[in-house]
Amino acid sequence: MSEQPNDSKSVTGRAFAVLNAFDAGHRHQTLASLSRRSGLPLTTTHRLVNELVTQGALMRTADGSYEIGSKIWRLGILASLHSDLREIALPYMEDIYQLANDAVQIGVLDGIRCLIVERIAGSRTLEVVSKPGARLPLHASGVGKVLLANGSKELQQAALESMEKFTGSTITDAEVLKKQLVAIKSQGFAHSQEELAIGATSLAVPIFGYGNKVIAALGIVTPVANRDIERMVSVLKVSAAALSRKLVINGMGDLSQLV
Amino acid sequence: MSEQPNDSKSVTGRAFAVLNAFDAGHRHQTLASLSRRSGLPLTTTHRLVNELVTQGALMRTADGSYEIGSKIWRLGILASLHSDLREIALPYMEDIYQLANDAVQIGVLDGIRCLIVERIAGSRTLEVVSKPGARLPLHASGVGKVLLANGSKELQQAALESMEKFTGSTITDAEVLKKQLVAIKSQGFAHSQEELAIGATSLAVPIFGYGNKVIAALGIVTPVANRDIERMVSVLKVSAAALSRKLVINGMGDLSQLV
DNA sequence: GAACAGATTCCGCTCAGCGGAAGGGGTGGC
DNA sequence: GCCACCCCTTCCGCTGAGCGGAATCTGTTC
Repeated sequence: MSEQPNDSKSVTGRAFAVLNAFDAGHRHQTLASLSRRSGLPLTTTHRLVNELVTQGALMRTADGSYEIGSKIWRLGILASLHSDLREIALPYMEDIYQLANDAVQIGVLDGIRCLIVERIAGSRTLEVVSKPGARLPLHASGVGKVLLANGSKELQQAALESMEKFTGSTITDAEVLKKQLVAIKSQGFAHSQEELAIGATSLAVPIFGYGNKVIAALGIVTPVANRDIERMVSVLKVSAAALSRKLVINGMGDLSQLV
Repeated sequence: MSEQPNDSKSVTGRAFAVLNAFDAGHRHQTLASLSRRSGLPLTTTHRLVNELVTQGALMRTADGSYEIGSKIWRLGILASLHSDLREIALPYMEDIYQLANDAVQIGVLDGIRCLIVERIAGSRTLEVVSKPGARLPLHASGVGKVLLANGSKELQQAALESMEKFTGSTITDAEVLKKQLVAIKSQGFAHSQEELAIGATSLAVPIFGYGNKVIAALGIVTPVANRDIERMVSVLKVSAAALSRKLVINGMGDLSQLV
């Protein structure tokens, strides 16, 4: 889904083609790189970039390359994903962190990925790949599995067809995963052991919205060595129940259009 | 500074005029409202908004109004303010939160305001005004005072000329504030007692970058009733020292161009 | 010092963007 | 019921903002 090269004829389309050239792996880029990645002629890119800089959407760094400007950041935090979901979830995530001292994350479904909306971590937590904005694979992460297990038949179909292998433990056999998904749905939590990154275990539980529909997943990432999975699952479940209630009360029981 | 109505003739200028019509107090807007606030003709706004929606920059909600879309959010978290400063500061803020259980915030100078870059809060902390993206007045907040006390003569000049009154305790006498600023600079921390909001005390300390220049302020917001200010200041100072070092090591010793 | 890659300036062509006008749809007033 | 009001949407002919190839400049590499 999506990810077409954006052949839009409109100026805004081109401007966003330039902005879209930025991602987590390409936060700083030269003019030429932006031109290449956006597919726009160099001159056109040059003009657009200059305009975006005057608008504050881009910034030119000391070394002459460009990065996303603070204007975009300031606009971005007005998005519901951040301003509503994050603001409501953060206190609950904080409570979990107090007990676990492990990275805590919350994610929603985005295509066939799990979009990490927020994550908190202290100085003693594992170095985790999944910063906010990251899009984790559904089959290899705790939060992803929760969303997948509670997702539609079509979603499962699509996800099971593209199971990339990340570590030796990553599940790539569709049948094995299907069995797991059934268990996850009935037990109410998912467990992923070094399936995305070596040394990291992740646990996750569903967040419910209107009509008990699963709208998000709440999880922690802990060292593999971790002692009591049982206890952590309980903590997650309690927090998830409270958060689910709070979201519904605040009219956020349907996040599906947010992404 | 800034905040001119953006009379730009360019399409990108107009597009951003529309986006700029959004702020913390106007997160959901109708087409007509966007037209009014951006100063663009209704028809033009209509066309631009449609284009922005197809780009994912805006979203249309169920009730027909518009809000910032997740595309902008995803781009925004790539900005250095978030991705670099926040990512580095968060673990230290988390540590402080563990000890204090009060809202913890970090801010940088933005014009004659203190831009809150990140804030964490649990379910038991005070309801605080200052979410990320908020721009607090320099004279009435802990973090603001720290930045002001360590700021240039011109900054102090400008800030002292516009001291809005928020509560009965807000300092509006320039001479009184000047004395405080001197004390703040020598003692290394600022204290604001119900000067911005009733019931809230805020404490803040400076974060140092290259050449011991103050580049940010780290603070907590705690109930006025709070017992040991002394201890909290110590905790803040220790964390601030560690964070300062870490920022310099990571090449973030100069944040001045980030905003 | 030649070759290359990136950044910038210039400029004439043209089509995307413009916005007034007109019309549709919903709500409240009396 | 009818009018008044406000918001949204569609239509369409004019025009200048945007376009991008070519040329130039700058810095780096071999």
